[in-house]
Amino acid sequence: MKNATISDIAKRAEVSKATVSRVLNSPEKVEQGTRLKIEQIMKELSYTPSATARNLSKQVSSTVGVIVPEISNSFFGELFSGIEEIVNKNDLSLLYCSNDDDEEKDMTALALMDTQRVRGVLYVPAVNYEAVGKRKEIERMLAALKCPVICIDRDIGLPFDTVHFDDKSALRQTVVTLAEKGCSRIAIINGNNRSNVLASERYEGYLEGLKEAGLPLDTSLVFHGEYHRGYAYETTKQLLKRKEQPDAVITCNNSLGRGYLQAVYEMGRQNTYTHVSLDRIEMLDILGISHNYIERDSFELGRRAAELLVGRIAFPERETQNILLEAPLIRETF
Amino acid sequence: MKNATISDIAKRAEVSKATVSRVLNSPEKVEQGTRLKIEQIMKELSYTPSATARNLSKQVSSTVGVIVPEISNSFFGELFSGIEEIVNKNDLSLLYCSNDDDEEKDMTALALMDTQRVRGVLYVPAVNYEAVGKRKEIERMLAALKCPVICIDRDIGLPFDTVHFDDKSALRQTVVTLAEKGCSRIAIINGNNRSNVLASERYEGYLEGLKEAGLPLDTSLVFHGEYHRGYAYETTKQLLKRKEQPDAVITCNNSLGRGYLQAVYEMGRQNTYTHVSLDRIEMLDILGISHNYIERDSFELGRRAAELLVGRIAFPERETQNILLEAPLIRETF
DNA sequence: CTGAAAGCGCTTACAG
DNA sequence: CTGAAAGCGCTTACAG
Repeated sequence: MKNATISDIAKRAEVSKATVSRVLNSPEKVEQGTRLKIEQIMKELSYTPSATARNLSKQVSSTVGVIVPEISNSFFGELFSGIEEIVNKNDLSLLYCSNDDDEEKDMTALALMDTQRVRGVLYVPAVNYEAVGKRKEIERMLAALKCPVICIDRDIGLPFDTVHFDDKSALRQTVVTLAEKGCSRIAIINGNNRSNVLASERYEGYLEGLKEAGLPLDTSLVFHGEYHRGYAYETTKQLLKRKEQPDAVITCNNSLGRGYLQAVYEMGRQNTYTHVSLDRIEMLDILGISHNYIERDSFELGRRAAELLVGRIAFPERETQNILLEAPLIRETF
Repeated sequence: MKNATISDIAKRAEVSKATVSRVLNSPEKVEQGTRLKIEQIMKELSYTPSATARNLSKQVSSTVGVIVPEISNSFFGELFSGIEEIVNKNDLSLLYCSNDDDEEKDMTALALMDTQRVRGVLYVPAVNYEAVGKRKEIERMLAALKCPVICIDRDIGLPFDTVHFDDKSALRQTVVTLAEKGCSRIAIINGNNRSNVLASERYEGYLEGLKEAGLPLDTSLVFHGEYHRGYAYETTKQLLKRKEQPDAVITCNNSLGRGYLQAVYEMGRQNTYTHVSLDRIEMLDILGISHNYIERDSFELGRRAAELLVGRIAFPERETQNILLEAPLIRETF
């Protein structure tokens, strides 16, 4: 059995389709008697208007696209939840697409958003761009999109509204605070600072912190690899064997933090260094293990991004907004 | 600037809209020369067909709806990832909606799916149904949906294809194994077995296990509360003070597992009971803390559900499938 | 307050 | 292989 249409209702109610449409869109313009009658019939036939038809006719969509690297990572899961909260409040729905931090999939995702004619897109760009050619292609696709785009979490220099955390300040602040508390050899385990914007931002903050604290840069304490657990695990194990020991270690994302912990616990060396992780690690709290972390509210990141989009939809001509969210350092062990 | 339409292309190429449409849908029916010319023009105008218009015209949608309780819970995040994998392979896109395990939101979500005319829905029903009236209403809405529905993770007795884990067997197996290894006083911390299907399934498994092992039911070891961390935390703290101690504790979801751990670690009593949690707790592995758990592959759950939907779309008349996934007990400490 | 008509961007028998 | 025309389910000026 097929869905009832506006024509079915019109026929049954002995009115025109226009009138039925009006009770949907501007009921105050319809005489009460006919309105009631039409509503009654709608109920009987359990009529619901087709969003597809409405969108085509009105030439706007009621859905918003979201592109994130991977939803099974809790950081993005929470980001997504924050987005949903605001999007639902504004009677929009959510089309989801992941990009796996891969530029090819990013392009596929963008193509989908285009063909779906979404109202706007909330976009966490893939950041493992090695090939500049693809990046250019992505920029072209973004420009071709006829809807507002909000760029989230990673600043890849696009001319859109943006929201991200101020990781650079957070890293700087962390280094300065560690130094104040007596650390002088501060190691950093980070992603690839050449191909990954996030990693280079964080590294810059680290450098600024050293300078501010009057500490020299010791490149033997700087580790740029992949944002994977295994990289931090191996690095930390090496570090533990060194002659010249650091006194503090900063891990620059949640996978690296886990790898670090895995290594120090495995070696029974959990109290060797002062450790600061980027993002809280909830399970440590649960186990009653104190730790230090840079706190980033990913729900809030999502909410702010979605609000930015809603604002942009309402005021297409307003100036580009760039929101920087604070990421405070939480100290529990030093 | 607006998107180019099929008419724009047709005009420029001096052919009819039908021909342009053909190069999109059945290019082999178009003479090579005209096809090439049209494709060229499409590129020049960076034309992409509107999914909205196409869906309306073809009377089918290319998007699939997903309703899950909350994406920020990693269990559902992983489930969702599994779904996405299959859905993308089949050239479908994903409309996301959460229900917060709340029946009101469940209805909102279903209404959205209806109005969006999705191709099918992957549905994890909210399970905190106190009011039977609402449940009936939800069943009515599901029946009214003109598309296939796959019911995931919770068997609420709906006449659809289903996939879930065999928690009942897993619990039975767990109790039997614990008994074999010498435990005789096995506590269970569970959700509300009256209002929550999952909780009652798990409790049944527990009861079966006791029977099979020849152990008596001691109701002072049975805890039915909320699936929240705080409930397990409080319960465990009480338990630790008791005179008559259990020798094993089973926690029936990941929040409860965390609450249990929080309590035993806080009291420094982490080795008091043999603990089995439902679902692996990754952080424990990382910290090198052995634990026992019932393993459920939530990615696989998502994949299977999506495959079921794809199959149902292809063969609408095939018999209802009910898939039960195994959830093996992994023992590390006993 | 209501209806006839055109239009949104596509697809698809039908005829040639 | 191609085009004219009708149709998908709505909305919206326009006229009354």
